[in-house]
Amino acid sequence: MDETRDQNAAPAGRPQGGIAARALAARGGPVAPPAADYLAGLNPEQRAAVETTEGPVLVLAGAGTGKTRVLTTRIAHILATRRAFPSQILAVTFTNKAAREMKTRIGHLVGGEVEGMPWLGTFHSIGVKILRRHAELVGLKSNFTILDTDDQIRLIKQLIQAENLDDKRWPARTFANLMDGWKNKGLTPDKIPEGDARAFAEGRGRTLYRAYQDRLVSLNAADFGDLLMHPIAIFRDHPDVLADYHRRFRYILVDEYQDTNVAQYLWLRLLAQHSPERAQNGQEGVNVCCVGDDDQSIYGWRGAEVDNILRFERDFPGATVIRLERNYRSTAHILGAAAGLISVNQDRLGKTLYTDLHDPEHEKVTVSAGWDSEEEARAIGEEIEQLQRKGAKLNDMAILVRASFQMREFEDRFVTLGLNYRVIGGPRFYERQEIRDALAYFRCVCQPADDLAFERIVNTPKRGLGDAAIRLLHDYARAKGLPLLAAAADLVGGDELKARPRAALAEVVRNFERWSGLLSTMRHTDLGEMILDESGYTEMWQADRSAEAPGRLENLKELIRSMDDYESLPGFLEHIALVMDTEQNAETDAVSIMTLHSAKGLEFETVFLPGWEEGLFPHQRSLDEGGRSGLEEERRLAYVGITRGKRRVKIWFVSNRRIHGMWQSTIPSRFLDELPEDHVDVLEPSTSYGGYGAGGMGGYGASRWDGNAFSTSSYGTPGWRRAQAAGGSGGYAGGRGRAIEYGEGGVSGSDARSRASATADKYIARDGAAGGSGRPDAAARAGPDRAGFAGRLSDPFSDNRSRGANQPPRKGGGLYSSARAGGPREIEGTLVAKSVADEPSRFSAGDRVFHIKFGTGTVAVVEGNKLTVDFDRAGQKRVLDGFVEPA
DNA sequence: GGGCTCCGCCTTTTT
DNA sequence: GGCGGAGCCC
Repeated sequence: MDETRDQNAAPAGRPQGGIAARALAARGGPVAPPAADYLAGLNPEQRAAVETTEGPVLVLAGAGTGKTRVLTTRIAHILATRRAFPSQILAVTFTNKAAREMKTRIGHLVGGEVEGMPWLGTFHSIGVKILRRHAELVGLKSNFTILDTDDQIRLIKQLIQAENLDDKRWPARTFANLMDGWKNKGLTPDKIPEGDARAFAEGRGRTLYRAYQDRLVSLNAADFGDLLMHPIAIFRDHPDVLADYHRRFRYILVDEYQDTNVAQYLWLRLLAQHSPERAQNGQEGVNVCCVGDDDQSIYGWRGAEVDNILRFERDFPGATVIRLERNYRSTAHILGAAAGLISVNQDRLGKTLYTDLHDPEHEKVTVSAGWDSEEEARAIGEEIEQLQRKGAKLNDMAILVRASFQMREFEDRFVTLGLNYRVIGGPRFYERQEIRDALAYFRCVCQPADDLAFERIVNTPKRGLGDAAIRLLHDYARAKGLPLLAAAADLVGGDELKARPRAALAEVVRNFERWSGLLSTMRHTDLGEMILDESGYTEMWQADRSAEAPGRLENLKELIRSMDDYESLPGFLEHIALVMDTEQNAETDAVSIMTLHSAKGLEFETVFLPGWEEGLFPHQRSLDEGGRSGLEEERRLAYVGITRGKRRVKIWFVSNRRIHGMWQSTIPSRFLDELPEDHVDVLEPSTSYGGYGAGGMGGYGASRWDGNAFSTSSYGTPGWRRAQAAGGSGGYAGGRGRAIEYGEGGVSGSDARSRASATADKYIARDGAAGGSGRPDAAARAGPDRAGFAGRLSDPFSDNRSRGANQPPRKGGGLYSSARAGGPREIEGTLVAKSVADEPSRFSAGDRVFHIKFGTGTVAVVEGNKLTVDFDRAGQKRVLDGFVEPA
């Protein structure tokens, strides 16, 4: 790399224009005019990133360093200095949200004329655009449909059945994921690794993939992966087409470059790389600018390759690398906490964020403990209300969770409190059943050959077209080589079908013919409404007396309303195939609830980060499947979470969480240990103190969280010490953590049902025993913080009474603590024994055992037929004794 | 052909 | 604990 152009060094200090101006001057182009308004307020690095328009540029932009600002200003700059027309700029983002935001921000900068930026969009939307122009080159027509996941699964299922494979043993969903992985890597059926091909469906993975692609062509359809795969194939096989795009795109910008997968990378490289032909013509390579942050790479599971960012300089020799490290968003404490955490990762380019926001008044990042997820939600709800009373806006607060199931608890709580909230990225509008059904009708009208859509609604609402009739239709269509709707039109003229289904099908055919005929004359919103009414679909939901029906009708109305924003029915369908989200109105003041993934790129004054527990965050599956890199990705996710906060970051963890409807005792996340103490406060619980599951802390070597090292002041608060003490006195060997299942007698899901009655008994008994928890002495020996628990019992607002079956174990009186620690609550101990110990185990503590997945280990605890085993390599796990054998 | 019940799997993240 | 799918019965 050219040293003088490295990072902070060069362009910044030069007279304005820098490399860009020089490059232009060299070409005889106009030199950029003196600093325009839009450049004001940029720091030197940002300005360099904006003004270095020529040649490849990599901007390593840390969290909150003004990345979007740089990108948008850069585009504005290119436009303002007339280096290119809007249509000559390709700007790619990852999400629709980012694309939208960029559009509006450029609009503000250049004065509202971004309508002319036709090539600003997501990888997928731009992929569609390209594919529509050259569809015939890959065997499609330009009006091809884009399959949603639903269609895709149904189609794969048909193929699996056609191969006479057991679709239970080889689930369509699994294959869809597999194929998605291949497409993310840019692999066509003949390119997939032999091992992959063999692993699925008795070695027929490749055959299936091929059959699937063939089927898509015959359906004139493309799936999401194809929106990248097809353009790549077109560029590769048709140099003339590629050359055309090379001429067109003078500037390429890519946002979130760290999240690009191999396919996107290939796509981009084809478009952006300096080609010999261009060099001969004396043209420069395309001016490509990629912006990203390796520390925020959180989509590895989806095929993203951080490697892309790491090898940028190799791919684009002579690249300028600019680091944005000055953070404008967060306080020094927040940055410090985030920096400490992320520094544990080994695979990183390394950036050091700094800020001018130093103020002794600033709060440290807080860590709070709760007893269970319900308490977590309640306490966070209270904190939010407190902040609100002090004048804070709900819009400035967000709760960022690891997994979407965590959202529910907050929603429930906020509904009770009457606290406004909005869920972002939750169950999406266009993925709802009624919306998909309606869209299937519209698709059939616009595209009579859309068999997947037709299948979806042919008997919805019920028309008496059952399996028999549909199978006949399928066979007929296949025999004649016709789409289903056309086949149906044929079939109703004959007598193959019985009278009733024939009449029903005939009506369907007539309807679609009529609707299609109206497509060009009728207003599309009216037509949409008419289709839903005439098909009986609206009526179906009106007749439905279930609780959701009114909501569904409301959604359908909303769908029709939203069509108004589009020119035509096909135009609308195109939009929704790609943009599966609906804009959220920020009008009302509301707390945002979303996953950490969807929070990337956002910022809030106050950020709550609940659920920092091993197994949830870092997520067990990432650890199991991703190993160290999986863990590092989780850590980056934590980093993303912390760096969303501007003033306040509040982390929570609890001792008991319900996962799959079963209560599990949890241990604090290792990430908590990695937060630098100087920037963290461990809080006294604001409500009743939520201790730990007996003995459930640490587990990852010496940890502040298991009483070995809490000597510093921030971790020396009374609450903290108490937590330590409680953890240490749990009476459990080693104080190591593990996941213990509560609820259904602590059994695995499969036989939970058979225990329903035992569970009920147990809880009835436990309610009785709960009174005993109030006895200070008894409770004192049983588990953490009984004072808090006693306090709660006497709290008239406590909802203890209403606990039904499968509630979490109560504090200090948990099933686990009494059984484990041999606490004083005999009643519960007995009940536990009854519900858990159906069969005595063959093993006892100290035995060496072997498990097929976890390897060898030592039995730590035996509870009936369930063992807690310290595996030599896999750590501590709970297993049923049937799954291990003596080692 | 429709509706009911039971079973199994699931819940990481998304264009 | 909740949902979808399959199978059974009417």
